Amino acid sequence: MIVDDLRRTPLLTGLTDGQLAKLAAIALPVSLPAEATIFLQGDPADAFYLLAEGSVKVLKVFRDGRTATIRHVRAGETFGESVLFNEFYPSTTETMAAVRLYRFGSDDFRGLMLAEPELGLRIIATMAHLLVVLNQRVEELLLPVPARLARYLLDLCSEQGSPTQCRLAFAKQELAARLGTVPETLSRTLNRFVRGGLIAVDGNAFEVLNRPALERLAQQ
Amino acid sequence: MIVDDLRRTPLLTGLTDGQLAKLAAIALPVSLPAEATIFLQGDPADAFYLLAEGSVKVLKVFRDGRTATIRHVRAGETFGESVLFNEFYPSTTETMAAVRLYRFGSDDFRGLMLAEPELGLRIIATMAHLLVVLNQRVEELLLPVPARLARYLLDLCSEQGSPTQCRLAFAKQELAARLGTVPETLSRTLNRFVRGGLIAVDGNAFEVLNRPALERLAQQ
DNA sequence: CGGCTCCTTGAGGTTAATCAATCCTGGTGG
DNA sequence: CCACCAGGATTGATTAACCTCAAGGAGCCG
Repeated sequence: MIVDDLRRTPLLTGLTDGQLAKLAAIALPVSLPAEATIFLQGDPADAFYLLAEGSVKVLKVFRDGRTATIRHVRAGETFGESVLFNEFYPSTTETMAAVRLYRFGSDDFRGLMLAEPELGLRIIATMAHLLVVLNQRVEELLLPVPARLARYLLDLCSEQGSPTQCRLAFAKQELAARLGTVPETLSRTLNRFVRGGLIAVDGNAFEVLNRPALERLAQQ
Repeated sequence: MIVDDLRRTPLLTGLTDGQLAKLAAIALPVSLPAEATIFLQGDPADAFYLLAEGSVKVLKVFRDGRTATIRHVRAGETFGESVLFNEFYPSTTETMAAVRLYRFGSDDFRGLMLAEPELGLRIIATMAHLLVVLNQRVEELLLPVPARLARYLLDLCSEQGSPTQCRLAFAKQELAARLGTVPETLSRTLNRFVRGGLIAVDGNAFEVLNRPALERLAQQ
């Protein structure tokens, strides 16, 4: 049921049944397998998406084939919002696992926003949050790799509700791409953290052993 | 006259006199000298700003005092929009010259948006554009310095309406900060461009001599 | 003519990417 | 059960990019 998926979306909580129904009316359900491309950077843009299930990554692909992940999108989040007023997608988006998502045509959505101003506020809230996230990404990229890694680990822990434990949901090479580095450097940096007694690593599970030191490192 | 300033803002063109009047009613005019801090990263946020005259820069300040410019804001643009739904400013903002600006309280503005959905669309358009800009910044920071510089120069030219000529409106060290590097590296890179016959430099004026090569470089 | 500030140049060091093996580990088929 | 394989992960050696520190210029304004 579309409305149920919408109701579960943090961004949309508190909307009335009527509002959700109107949204559902313009939502086009889509299912995709893992490793599929949803859109490419530069594609003409006429829709944004709400991820109902699965996970996708937003990334830049460079001339030489190198890629850098800008952000990971999890169930309940939206992506491609910027196209509400842009002609082209600013980055490529691919599925990481099989996904279910809803596609919202820009024109439909803009029309709905005029009728339901509350919806506009929700989108603005989402975009405001995204602006903060991108701001952080810019800041991060100006820091050395160890600082980026430290930040990521601390964020991951707090996101998973534990002060000291966290688990990576994907391969380390994905993390390297997300940090704007390469697997070799990530491996070495993790190693240094372990030898320094900052963390313990077991496969994709991490434990923070010296939080203050890690936080200091995260500052640069 | 406040309404006149608003009317001159690209973001707001096409709004009715009534809508502009309502906006003007919640706009607080502020004047500041050069080199003034408007807000600091982490400050509690309850307003965003429209720059009517002058120029300001949005930047990150690191622990050790190093700074990196995220973007320059010119007359007619807004900044701090993300606080419409955020508690804190994500970055510091300083004036580069004497400025006139308008401050919009978040609460006032949100109220107005519900009454005038059209306004919400305008803000969304602004934020969508900002998202694209930040996206570009992230992409840029993943490229080497020469590529960043090439991009900047090409953008500057097209922005100033000439295919080959442009002029920097501020000191080269500002440009270095904007490129996420240091003056020494900028100086050397410019030098290399000149020696390679890519551009000619005369003080703060630049001329593109070999556009194709510069464009190739901009790709990385 | 100082004394600014900005810009440039040089030398040296650090960070991180690249290239090339090697090592696991989980899955597969014999 | 075990040999084998493929992908990911690690390690080492090398190279390139860029920052830092330090020392000159060059222009500008009192």
